[in-house]
Amino acid sequence: MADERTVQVAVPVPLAGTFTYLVPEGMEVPCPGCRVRVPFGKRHLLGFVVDAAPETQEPPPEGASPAPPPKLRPLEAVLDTEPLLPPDILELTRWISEYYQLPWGLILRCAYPSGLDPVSRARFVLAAQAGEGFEKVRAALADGPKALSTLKEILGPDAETHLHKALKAGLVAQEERWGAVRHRAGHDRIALLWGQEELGTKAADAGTPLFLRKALQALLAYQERGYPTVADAASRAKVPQHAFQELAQMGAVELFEMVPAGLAGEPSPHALNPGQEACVGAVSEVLLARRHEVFLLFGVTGSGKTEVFMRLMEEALGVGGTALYMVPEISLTSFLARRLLQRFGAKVAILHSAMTERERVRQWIRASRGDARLVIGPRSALFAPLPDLRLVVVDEEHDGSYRQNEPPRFSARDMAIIRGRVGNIPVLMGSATPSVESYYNATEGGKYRLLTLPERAGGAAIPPVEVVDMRREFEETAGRSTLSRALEEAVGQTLEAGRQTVILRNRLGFATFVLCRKCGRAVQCDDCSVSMTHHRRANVLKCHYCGRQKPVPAACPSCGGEFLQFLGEGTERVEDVLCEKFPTARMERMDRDRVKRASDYDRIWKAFEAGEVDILVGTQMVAKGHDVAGVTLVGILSADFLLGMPDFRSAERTFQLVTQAAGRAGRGEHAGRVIIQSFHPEHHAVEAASRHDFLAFYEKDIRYRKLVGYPPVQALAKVELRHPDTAKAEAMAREAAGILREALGRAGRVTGPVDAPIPRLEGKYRKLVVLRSPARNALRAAVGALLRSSFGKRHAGKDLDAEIDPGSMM
DNA sequence: AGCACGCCGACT
DNA sequence: GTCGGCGTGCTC
Repeated sequence: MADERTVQVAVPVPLAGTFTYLVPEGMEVPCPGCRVRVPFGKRHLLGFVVDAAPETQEPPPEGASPAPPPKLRPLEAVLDTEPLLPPDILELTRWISEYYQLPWGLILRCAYPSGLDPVSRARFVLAAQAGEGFEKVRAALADGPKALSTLKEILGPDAETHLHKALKAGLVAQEERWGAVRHRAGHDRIALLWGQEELGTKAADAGTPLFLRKALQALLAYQERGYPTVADAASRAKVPQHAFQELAQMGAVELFEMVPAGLAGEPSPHALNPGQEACVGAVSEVLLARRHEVFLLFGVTGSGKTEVFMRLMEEALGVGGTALYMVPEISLTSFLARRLLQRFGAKVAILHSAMTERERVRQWIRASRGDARLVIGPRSALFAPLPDLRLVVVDEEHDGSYRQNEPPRFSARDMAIIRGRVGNIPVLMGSATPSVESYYNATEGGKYRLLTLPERAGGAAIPPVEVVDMRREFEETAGRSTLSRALEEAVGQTLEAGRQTVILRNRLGFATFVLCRKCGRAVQCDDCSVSMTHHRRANVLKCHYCGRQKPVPAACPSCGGEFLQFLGEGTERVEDVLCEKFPTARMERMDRDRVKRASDYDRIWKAFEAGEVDILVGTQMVAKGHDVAGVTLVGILSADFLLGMPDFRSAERTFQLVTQAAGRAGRGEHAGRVIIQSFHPEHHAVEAASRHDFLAFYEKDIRYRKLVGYPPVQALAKVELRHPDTAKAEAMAREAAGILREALGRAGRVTGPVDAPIPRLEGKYRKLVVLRSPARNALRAAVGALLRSSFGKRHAGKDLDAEIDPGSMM
């Protein structure tokens, strides 16, 4: 069809379709998967050569004269001689872009580490001597061309504005240059090759230079704490970083960026139980036959799912292929990471949450070259460029973190299935609390095959769960409601027995608001229709949606009333109550305020594991965390805070959270106990969770979803319109709804516009239009029509946001 | 999304 | 009289 000397290019702009470019004379035609630099309007963009346009392009309008062919512009440069992305990743990204009606070029940008892209090193030069003004700019450039960053130092924060004007006036010109990203050193990690004894001897030996002794002592202090970075260890030992290079030369340590190359794997340790055997067998058959099929492995915590995954991954590697293991999140020091390293050795690449860009690039290259045959990682691992992929595993399939919450929004769990389909390989998802969607698809939906692991392999007993009815508690104790009597007593007993307690509380359910006693209004964020929460330590009000902070006002901003009251339980207040009751207990808090970096997270768990903390109070983080043997009590304050949310998945989330948290108790040799505080103890999510009964929960929930027409029975799409003026937002939403109604026709239903549950965010009013249909294709087509309409083109990417399969209706 | 063009109000 | 607000349109 097209000329030999043209290519299709996907560019990272919020526009559907691809763009055609000319390949200039003398330039070799780049293959699909190669990056190219292209002129785009007044800009220069990095795009990908793709083989064909996606099917989202508009069919030529009937009757109307066909649009004249656009004037083609030439490519500026080709960045790759070999395709950066292999065909299957290209195909996967094309699927994603079609599935969610998102521009291909934006998805491609998520598919590889940005550290691989060249970085602009443009410099500014004096182009003309004549002219008036811009004295500072002239002076700064008098002695030669300078980079933007240098000029910012000289000219201050206004540098960009000044330069822009000078550029327009023709006084200065820009010298385009591109270079590789530079990476900082010091991020290498240290693995100990010597034993403790040898290290100790050498560290004490007076013949060892002092700075090396200090370095060795610092390493001894780390013990088994994973692999410290050179920078970290050096600052701790107060020695220069090269000390560790010397130690490496002595053979005491190995420095590596990710996985020590010398690490050998170990074969599977023990025999599988019959249940595991059956699961492995079923998937293995499909794997060897090179077929695509989706499996859902349903098994309670401790039933041995991980072992099933590892056996199958070994099998994929055994036939010369590679495997992808997706997890919600992973830290390098986690139990799972250690287990995988031990089993697979240097064949594994772990894309963990605390990676530097340099490590990311390196692991990506290791995977693409086939040096790493197994990639384990979170959402972004979906695009790992593994050659001859034979198996995809999605662990904790129900976990919300598989969803990318900022645009381009997609579910990495769902797209993992697409990756399996593209590669014609099995996809194995696993969970102890499957999502209602997946369980439906694995049963009456008929899309997946259900595998079940019934027993808890280790034999540990499932802890009994007690539910405290907080309404009665409130009545009987006259309003004293943070900590129920039953939970307080249990904490006391646990402390006395020398065991540990985990308390789960939620920020949303336990926030402190500042309330005016005159008009009854809570102090709200100026930009969002959300009450600000009071952080007592810092004595400021914070908006948890946009991050705005302001001091506690002296008077009510709405009515001027001077009597302000602090209401709510407060995150920090939970701790105060516990401190008051148990003054000798050692307490630690784990939430977003305390955990800024991955190392904070590791540090707190380490202390908890070491028994240095008696009571750990925290958010979801503690529910998902490690298993700590000393924990015998788990308390959940307000288990059902989610149930108040206007979202069809809130029951599911409640069930998952409670079940997960309950699973933290009694993982050691001592029996555990779980206490749930609830205002709705009769709700099926709370009730079923207290009995560890997923099936009971599922039956109720699927019945409700069928009744109301929610996923998985019907597909949903959510279209959001935003504008600072509420009437404008409403008008835009009406127009969008009209276009959607016409496009969807009788294939489904369009509701709205309605106000979003949080009607104003970051200064903009939000209106929602919701589409539902038994056929997701119909929704896609309707959303596509909206985006291609002149209305859609005007607003897409700015104040219009369309989401197929939304994660929540908020 | 960026970027430019074009058309109306309130300032030097 | 200009500066600058944002509505509209375009990007191979």
